[in-house]
Order: sequence, then C-alpha cells, then structure tokens
Amino acid sequence: MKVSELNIEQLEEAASMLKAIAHPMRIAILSFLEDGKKMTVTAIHQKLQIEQSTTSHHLGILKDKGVLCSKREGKNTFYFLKHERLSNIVECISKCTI
Amino acid sequence: MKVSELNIEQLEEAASMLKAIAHPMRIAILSFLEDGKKMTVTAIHQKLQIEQSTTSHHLGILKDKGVLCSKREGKNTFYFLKHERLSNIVECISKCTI
DNA sequence: TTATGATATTCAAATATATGAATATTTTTA
DNA sequence: TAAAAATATTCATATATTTGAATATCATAA
Repeated sequence: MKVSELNIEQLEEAASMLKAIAHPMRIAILSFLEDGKKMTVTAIHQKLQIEQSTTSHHLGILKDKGVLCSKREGKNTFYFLKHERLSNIVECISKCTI
Repeated sequence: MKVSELNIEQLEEAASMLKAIAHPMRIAILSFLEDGKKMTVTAIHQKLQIEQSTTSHHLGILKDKGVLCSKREGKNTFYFLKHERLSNIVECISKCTI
C-alpha cells in the first residue's frame, strides 16, 4: 500500500503510534529493546535513572499504542518490541538528525 | 552509529523531529511530498481541507524541526522534504499498523 | 501606489501530555 | 498468612500542543 493512499483512520493510528515513540526516554527504551531483547520495568527504570512510576507510565503508553508487548514472569514483567521493524524508525531518525 | 549509543541531546533531537511528524495531517503532508515533490501552502491547505493558518502552522513545525525545507518563489512558498529518507518512517509505521 | 493573492504571525481557548508522590495490586517467599 | 519485591494505577500539577479567527507581512500586477 502506498502511503499516499492512507485514509484518515490509518493516518490517526500511525500518528498515535509515532507519538508514543516521540519522547527521549521512550526512544531510549526502544533502543534497549533492539534485536529482540526483553527488559523488566526495574531494569529500565534503573538504566534510565527515572522514577519507577514514570517508567511504568512510559511502558504503558508504548504498549497501549502497539509499540511494545509484555509478558509477566513471576514478579517481573518483561517488555519487548512488537515489531522488530520499529527499530528502523529510530535508526532512520537518528541518521536524519546527524 | 548505533542507536544505543545516543546521548541525551541526540535523544531529544530525535524525539523533537519525530514529534513533529507524529500528527495525522503532518503525516499526510509528508506523504504528499514523497519522491522529491514540492507543494505550496495553498495546495496543501486545499488538499487537506484544513484552514490556511492551520496548514501554515503545521508546515512551520515541520520546517522548524528539520523535516521540511521551503523555498519562496514569488508569492508562493514551496515546501519539500529535507531528507528523502524521511519517507521511510511513514512507510515503516504504516506497515506496523496494518 | 494601491489592490490582490499568498503566506506567516499573534493570540486565546480547548485539549493533551508528562511527571512523580502516594497507593493499590500481583506474586513470591518466609 | 504476613512481609517483601515488582509492577500498575490514581491523582494532582505543570507544561505543551492544537486550532482557527484575526491580522500582519510579502510579492506581484494593475
């Protein structure tokens, strides 16, 4: 499908997904999860040095908008990319900002 | 450069560029400008059926954040993609939302 | 030089997003 | 079952974004 054939619903869904990604901490999270890696909330919260609840909010946004998936294992919840392809967005935007 | 090596300034610049794109009308604008196409404010405003001033705001945001360039020719201002590569983002996000 | 067309800017109001403290929930372990 | 660890949710506050009417600016042509 050509991008120019996107209808308003598709434009809104794409925008909502991009908006979820468009935040410095959330881009960092995506970069941690390249190549199928999985991380817990605590691991991300410690690596980013932001509050646990803030981290959980960010992960919730990414999951809600279809960027991440999660899987509970005991006390931990592991988050990971829904589509490997999504790493391309971060890579592409990085190349355009150099 | 690997995405995982991005520092906070680079993360913020990438986020700011992505945030500029992350809007249904602005994604539509990007789709109009694929393949090096150039369009005036009026043409975009008519094609999107949104107000002239709103259109100008959107174009200003995209230009300010480094997504578009503009070139005045007489009374008209033509807008076009700064990096052809940016079409990939829209294409990628579209594939992930199907 | 004035009128017209094209674009940009200012401003206000409505809406959305971000953050983190406090608290609740879920799961395991003592 | 009670305590502890991990995560999620609620809530309030601060900040940012979106929209469009009104107006200003810029460029051309009469």
